[in-house]
Amino acid sequence: MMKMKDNMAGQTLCPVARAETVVGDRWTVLVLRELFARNHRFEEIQAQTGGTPQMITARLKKLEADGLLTRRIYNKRPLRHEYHLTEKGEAFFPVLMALRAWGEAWCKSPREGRAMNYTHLTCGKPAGLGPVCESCGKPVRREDMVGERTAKYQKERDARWDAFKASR
Amino acid sequence: MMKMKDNMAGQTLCPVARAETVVGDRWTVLVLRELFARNHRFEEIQAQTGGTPQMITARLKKLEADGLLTRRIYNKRPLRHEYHLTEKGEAFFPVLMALRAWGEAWCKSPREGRAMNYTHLTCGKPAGLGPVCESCGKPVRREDMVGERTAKYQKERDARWDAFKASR
DNA sequence: CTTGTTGCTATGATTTTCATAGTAATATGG
DNA sequence: CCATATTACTATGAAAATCATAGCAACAAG
Repeated sequence: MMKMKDNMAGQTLCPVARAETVVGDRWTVLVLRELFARNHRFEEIQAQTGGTPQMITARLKKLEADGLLTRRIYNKRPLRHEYHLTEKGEAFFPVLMALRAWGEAWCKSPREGRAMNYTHLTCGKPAGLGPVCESCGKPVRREDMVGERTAKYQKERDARWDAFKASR
Repeated sequence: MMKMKDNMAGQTLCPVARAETVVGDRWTVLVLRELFARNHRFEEIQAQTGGTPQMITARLKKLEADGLLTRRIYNKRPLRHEYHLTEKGEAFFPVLMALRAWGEAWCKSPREGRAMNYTHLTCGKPAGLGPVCESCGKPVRREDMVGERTAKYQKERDARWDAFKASR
């Protein structure tokens, strides 16, 4: 699957082009979003991304092949896996944050409000949207932050889960 | 073209999902890369991305519709346009830089070397890959940096241009 | 008046995606 | 036991996107 000129990746030195052969796809990014949100199971990922099972299966396989995630058995008989980010996958965090910042700033009307708010544990204050904490100015790392969903966004996710469950 | 569940964008508060309906596509990102590299003409964009004319036409149209770029006439009769980033398009820069950093770090072997090196004009030293200058620690803005292609990458681009020109 | 340049559009084969349905392996409740 | 539920997928066929290749329109240059 997914030829997407994979050979081209080895033909260019451009890191953006290289990265895009791995993550240059809507579903892939949404799957990564869910993994960062600590949703590790197939069902949750499918429900929250809205993808068909094949889409999710294909992305998970490709992400595994590309080294961004590993399968972890959480139940044998029946065999069940959880999907966890590797170091390479975790390293994608800044991209997702930059995308988030751009999306909040340019793809929403202000009155819609935020989806999440992050607190910078190092200083205890809001981290804002940028690559450095808006409160203390230090670069933010994933492990120094806690994110909290806004009530509205949490409700939206709950509704998606319910709708997904109801449809089976 | 490109249905990609555009309506879903209005249905979710998630900024990542919103952003992905706009830029969640390999070609789109490569087109943006070229615009940031100050290549404003159709031909250059096509040559350096390797896309078919339809791909490029479609992405340029969608990017215009989404407000990331504007057409600017540089020649009437025959009518010719240049494509320039809007403020919204320019604002995408941090995402591209984050993607670049990830690509350099995780999608290449170290011996392949960098594609570009940026100098932070504010301090006059190398800016590195991160969101803050590796030399002076300040957050980097696009207008405070100059990028220079490495010899190898420049050669690669020249070769692509030549190959493109030779094929018509 | 022929050749070149630039920016596309047209065409048809191939590939991907989507919606819908179904399966496999097991747990759970009665 | 036996029916229903749970979880993680696979199968199928229609619809849409993508690809390679070719061609065209509007002029400029020689």
